[in-house]
Amino acid sequence: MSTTGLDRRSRRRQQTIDEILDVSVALMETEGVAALSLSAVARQLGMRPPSLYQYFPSKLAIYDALFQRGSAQIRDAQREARARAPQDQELERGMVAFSRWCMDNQVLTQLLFWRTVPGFTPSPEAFAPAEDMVNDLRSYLQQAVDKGRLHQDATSDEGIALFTSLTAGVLSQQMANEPQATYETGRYMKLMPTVLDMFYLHYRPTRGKEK
Amino acid sequence: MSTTGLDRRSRRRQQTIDEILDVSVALMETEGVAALSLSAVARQLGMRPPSLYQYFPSKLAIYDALFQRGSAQIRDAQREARARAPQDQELERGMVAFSRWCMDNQVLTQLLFWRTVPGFTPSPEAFAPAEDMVNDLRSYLQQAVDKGRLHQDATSDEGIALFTSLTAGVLSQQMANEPQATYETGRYMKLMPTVLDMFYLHYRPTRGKEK
DNA sequence: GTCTATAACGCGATAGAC
DNA sequence: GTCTATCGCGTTATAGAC
Repeated sequence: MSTTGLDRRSRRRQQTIDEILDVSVALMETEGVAALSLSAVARQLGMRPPSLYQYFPSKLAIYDALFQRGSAQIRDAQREARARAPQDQELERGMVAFSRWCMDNQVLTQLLFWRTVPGFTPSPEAFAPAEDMVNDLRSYLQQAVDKGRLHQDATSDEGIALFTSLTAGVLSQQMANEPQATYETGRYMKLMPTVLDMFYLHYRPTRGKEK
Repeated sequence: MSTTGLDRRSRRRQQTIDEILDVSVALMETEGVAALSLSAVARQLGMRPPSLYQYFPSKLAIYDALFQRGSAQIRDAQREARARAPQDQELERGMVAFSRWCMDNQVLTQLLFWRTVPGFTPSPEAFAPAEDMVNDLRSYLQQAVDKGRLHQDATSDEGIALFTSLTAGVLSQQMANEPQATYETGRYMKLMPTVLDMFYLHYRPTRGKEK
């Protein structure tokens, strides 16, 4: 039993796991997030439903794996966009990357931000990347504070809640009312830069006292 | 067969319909919106599942009736709050009434604003009150414009989209992250007045050009 | 050990006959 | 209003193939 044999086997196993997740997302796109059917997944893969249990202990475990995958992806999409961003545009570029990813991955977005699947709550491991996202946001807001572009209050819990509410609002309106649109064509998505401006205006550095 | 007999029968029928809807909401509260089970509804009412089909042709028809009920209720809640509001506070009071209703009726709110039930789309009749809501909003924004409290652009499609995005954002963050809270205690709900201020600031009448 | 299959249980939505 | 029946679901048990 060579080590390459073990590698090959576990590589093949990982490949199957990825296929299950991909097929699940595809089915949820057409049937609805809460309507995922393991039988349908198995059919697509040429398996019988019980075989799926070799890879996931339950249907909720598939949702959890998708949550983890999604939260890591959207965190990284923002990180990469910010890393490439010109000076002082990290917040905006991160927001654009966030929006674009959400529109391109609406099934995962529903899972991440709406939590409407009966009985499903993300495990701590699956949730960790989502916490990274908030911490990233806070540190970039702090940078803007340090440069005198935002009031200190912007990094408070209220500031974070306001920032995420503004983006979540545009996003949820877009997804509920025009789900077939893209980031570029969405009627609501056009408001993303607007609400960022509003945030900067609300937490402007020191033209009088805040609040 | 007297007419009062007919009345009594149809009144009894309407009563059963209302009971079915009430029980459905209660079950969705504990099990999840998409997990509504007709068998469970029937059990609660001391019926057999097929009997429900005397009142609703399908499970989706129950969702549709709930959508209609909900959209009419939330429209009326706002109308009553605005009718009681002091001069120039109609917008704010309507927004508060909206928020409070949503937190008190989260199941219906999910149905109305997230549309995550597989296969369900509201019928035109069920959707009509939701359209009233937007028209109401536009007319109160127009009043504020007429009084010089808002820029004319606030009543544009973009203005309406911005207003609804701001409120939907606070709401969706609250429901996703702290669903057990009330309007009074919610960490995000506290931002409702804030985002209204931001809207007024963004569409301030004429301190320089808009946008 | 690893993967897959078949059989079976209990539950659900729904159609039709009574 | 009911009972019966069909179908699909998630899941478990179990047994055979690689």
